[in-house]
Amino acid sequence: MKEVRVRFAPSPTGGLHIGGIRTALYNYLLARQNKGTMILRIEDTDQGRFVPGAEEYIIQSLAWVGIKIDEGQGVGGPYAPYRQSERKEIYKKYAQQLIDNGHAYYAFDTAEELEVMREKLKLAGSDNQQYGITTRNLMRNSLTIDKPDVDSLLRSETPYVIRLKVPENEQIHVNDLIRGEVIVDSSQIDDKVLMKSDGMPTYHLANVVDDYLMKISHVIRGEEWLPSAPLHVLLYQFFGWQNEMPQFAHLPLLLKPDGNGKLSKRDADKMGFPIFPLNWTDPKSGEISEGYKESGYLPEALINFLAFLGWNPGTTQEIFSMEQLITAFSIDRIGKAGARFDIQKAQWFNQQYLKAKTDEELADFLLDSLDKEQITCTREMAVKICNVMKERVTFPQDFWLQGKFFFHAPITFDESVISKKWNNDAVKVLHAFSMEVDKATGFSAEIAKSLLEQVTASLGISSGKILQALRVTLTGGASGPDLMMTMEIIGKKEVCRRINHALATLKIHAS
RNA sequence: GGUCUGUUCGUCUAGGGGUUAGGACACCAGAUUUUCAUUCUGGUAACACGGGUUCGAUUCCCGUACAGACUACCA
Repeated sequence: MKEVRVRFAPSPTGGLHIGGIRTALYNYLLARQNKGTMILRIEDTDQGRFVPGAEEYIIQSLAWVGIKIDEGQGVGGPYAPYRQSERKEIYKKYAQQLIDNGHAYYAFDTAEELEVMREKLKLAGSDNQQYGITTRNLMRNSLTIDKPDVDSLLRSETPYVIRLKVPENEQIHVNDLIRGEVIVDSSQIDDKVLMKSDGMPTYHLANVVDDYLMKISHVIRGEEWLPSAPLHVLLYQFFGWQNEMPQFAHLPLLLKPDGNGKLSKRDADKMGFPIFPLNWTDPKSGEISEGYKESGYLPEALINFLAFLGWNPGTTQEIFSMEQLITAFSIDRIGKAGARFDIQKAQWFNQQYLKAKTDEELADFLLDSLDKEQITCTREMAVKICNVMKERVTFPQDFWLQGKFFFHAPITFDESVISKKWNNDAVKVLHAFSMEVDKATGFSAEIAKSLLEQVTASLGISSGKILQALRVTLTGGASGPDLMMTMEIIGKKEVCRRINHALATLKIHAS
């Protein structure tokens, strides 16, 4: 089998969509599994849509999720340059080759003329308003204009494009690794523009030429490319490269969580989940989109989640590291149908990966959050907090968000707990408990527990009845990690202070 | 409209001519827990429809419906 060389070829038109990450991932998995090469090529042939910063963003995003580029933009390689805008001359040469052997032609039609042609066809009730077999003879191109006139038009710098001359009555077979054989009649393919009037190639030409020159073995891309795959096959034939043609695999699409259609940034915004891997600021509008990273997703969790959207190992194993994915991956097990995007599953993966980390590792997250809040905390305490909280967090920032009470006395108290549990018994117990804690020589979860038992026993009140009240005085909330450990972490003095403060300010609601 | 692609629990999916159609997420219930969470146990829930082929079809074939993609001098 020939060397596996795959490419991820995004267009730098904005933030890198999460679906793009999945495409990159499948390419990467195939490359690694076969000791092949992962190539990053930037498809920036549309100068009108170029967005500054997008290319760097793509590179950083791939790096963050752990997809390493072996060759291409940012790392270099034997087939440089890897930015298509810098390969203009190459495409020009190949386009000329197509012209020379009659597979392409010059077209001088203006945008208005094209519009008129389409309108006419529409009015005539035609299904097919393409610039192609049936219409090319009616248009202004080198097929209808005499050669001397064409030459003078070219010399006079009249804007022109180069179009592919699609053959008549041909069945074009595309062999897709995921979908099998797809057959399309050439009448369905239009005379696609290969070279634009600004001298840049279109995707179709650039993609085929580059894949050939870069010796790409597999083209793994989204299903939205399936309709133009026959056109690409045609190009390989016209260039005489059919033996070097890569294998195609058109991936099922990532769909909106509700309803139908391709997952878009709009849906993500609406449902409140990220669409981009990292924070992305639109340079035009200044709009900031929060990324997966900044939202608290771990790259390994995101990758695991994405890998399972459209592929599965055929076993019941759910958790896969990148290494395991590389081993288990196979194109045969990629599904055909689009996959709805379910952020809940992503959260579950995140939780799994977070829980698998050591307290030490988790402490880094907490310390990080605290740093931003300008709160100092010893590493030892951070480790302890993470230990008691790790079973209840989904995101790294939850340690801080759900554990603020470790650092600040509560400002408000949960109303429902107060109204239900803040009664005479609770006040009695808490008052006595606070005094006992104050008197105690040492303090720990153990000590707190036995002191509380003593107090409740001597007052004849069951501890279950007042624990909620105790929690609310300490944390302000109705739920949280183990109360005794919480007290140990908060410390003796602060425990007394918070209880006494609550005792002094809260009115008895219940009896 | 045309072309292409697709359709198994709410979601991701396994499976495949004869199965109690399996797993995971989510949801619900029970157990554990000082609360919540975790964990454990259990539960609800699916082969789009209609024809064929066949002893038998969810599985194969053909239609229909529905959905999506594409239909640019965008990728």
